[in-house]
Amino acid sequence: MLKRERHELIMRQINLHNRVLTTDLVDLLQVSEDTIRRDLQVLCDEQKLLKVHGGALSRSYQSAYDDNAIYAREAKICIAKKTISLIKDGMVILTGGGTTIIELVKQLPVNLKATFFTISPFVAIELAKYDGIEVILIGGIFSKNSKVTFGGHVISQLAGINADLCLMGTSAIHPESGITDTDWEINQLKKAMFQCARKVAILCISEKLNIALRLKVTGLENITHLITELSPAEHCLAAYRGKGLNIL
Amino acid sequence: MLKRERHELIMRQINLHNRVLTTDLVDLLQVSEDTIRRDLQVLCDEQKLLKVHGGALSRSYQSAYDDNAIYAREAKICIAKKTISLIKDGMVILTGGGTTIIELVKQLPVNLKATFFTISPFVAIELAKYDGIEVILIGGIFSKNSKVTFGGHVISQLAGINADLCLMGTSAIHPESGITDTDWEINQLKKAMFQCARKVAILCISEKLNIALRLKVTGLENITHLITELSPAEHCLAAYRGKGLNIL
DNA sequence: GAGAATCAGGCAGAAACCCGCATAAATGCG
DNA sequence: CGCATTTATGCGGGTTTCTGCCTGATTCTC
Repeated sequence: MLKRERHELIMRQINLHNRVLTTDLVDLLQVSEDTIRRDLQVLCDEQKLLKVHGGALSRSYQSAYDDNAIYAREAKICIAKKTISLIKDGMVILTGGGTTIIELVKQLPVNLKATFFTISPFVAIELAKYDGIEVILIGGIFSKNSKVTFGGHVISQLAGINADLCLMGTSAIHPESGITDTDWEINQLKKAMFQCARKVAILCISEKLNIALRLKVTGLENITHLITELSPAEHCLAAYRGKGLNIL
Repeated sequence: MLKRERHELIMRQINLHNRVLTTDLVDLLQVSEDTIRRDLQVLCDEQKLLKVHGGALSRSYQSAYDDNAIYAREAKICIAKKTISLIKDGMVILTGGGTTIIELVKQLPVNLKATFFTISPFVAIELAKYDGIEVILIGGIFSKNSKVTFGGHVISQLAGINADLCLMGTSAIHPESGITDTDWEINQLKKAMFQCARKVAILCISEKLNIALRLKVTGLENITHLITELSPAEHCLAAYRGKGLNIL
């Protein structure tokens, strides 16, 4: 078996189960433990997974419990500052949830006059601190995992919204696979949100680049802007620019 | 199971319930008590949680819990405990916002199975920590003053709800004037909420008794229960009992 | 203050890890 | 094709990490 082939299979296991044991891989791929360990080492160096004692974990899985530790806060503030250049007085803006969006809200200019629709109570609370911003919270079933409202009622309300800009975090983006996720309900929700706005900007820290998860939300053709903490000239963003996205 | 995986699961439990017992984790993760204790130790060293005798606490809870800032907190907890006697498994409950309601939510039994509709994002977030509770956040314009959603859209959604119990704080109650308030929009909102439930309980610390404000929300005939921190036998509650309210 | 629960530290076996080395496979070049 | 070079793999042995058990100390509860 080719080394490259093994790597593919390992990544498939990771994306499928979010985790994998070294010993299981030994069994599955019929090579020595050392080989597996070396494979995991290079995949870890390539930021494809997270090596831990006994095996490896999915990189995006890890982000699940960042919410109070404010993971990669510096990067998120950097993203926020870039995003602000897209926001003008008078705009109607639709946002998702997540720590990246929260950081953005905290960085908004104090005098901004705008209307924000959001599915995240946290974002709504943060937005409410600005006098000039009108906040509309879209109601529905409240997801314990994602901390946003979701379900049919949310989607039908979204259908009536016509925003200038949609701002969304994501757990994975890939040049070919586009935006992907692991939760079907949230998936449906994001699809609906992308339909509501003329411009759609994805806010995403660099470690979530070039990752594909199981469920496809949308291809890159429906995204207009990609905002990361990296310089737009950065090599690893070239593939996205090639797809017609504006890179900030 | 990988060590890192265990840490993730422990943090999830913490974020969900704000606290966790060592013995519960032993049961959940199927490892020895020593292992759990060591895990808690490293997570504590990493500032991810707060280790205490017998288990661990959420760090953010701790900071959110310095709320001696919450006025008359003792009284509100007392009110919460009385209110719980009204709540049974399977109920559909509609709540308003305010610190009294938040305290109530924090005191709910962990195994409660119920459906909550609420207009307060803060209440929704707090409710979401209970596995057995389905939370529906009613969407609309988000009021910067009252920190609840309001407006025509909220009221029209309320019209479709038929709850067993409506729990509401209030800023004033009076034997003759009933429930009164100062804000016209919130006024309209509360009127609509009172229409949605078979039973309506007012949660109210004693110092708000016997006060009338400018705008009338409803007379006492639409209220079924009054819950204060005082003993039901207390003299100053007699006038309300005379109006047919159940006093707890 | 007694008894139970919880905790901290040390110990040992097992598992996982890392490193160097030798062999095998692949690659490049004349 | 033959041979040198590079790369990949497996193995052995020493090291580290993890986990459960044990013991004595501490804390909690009644």
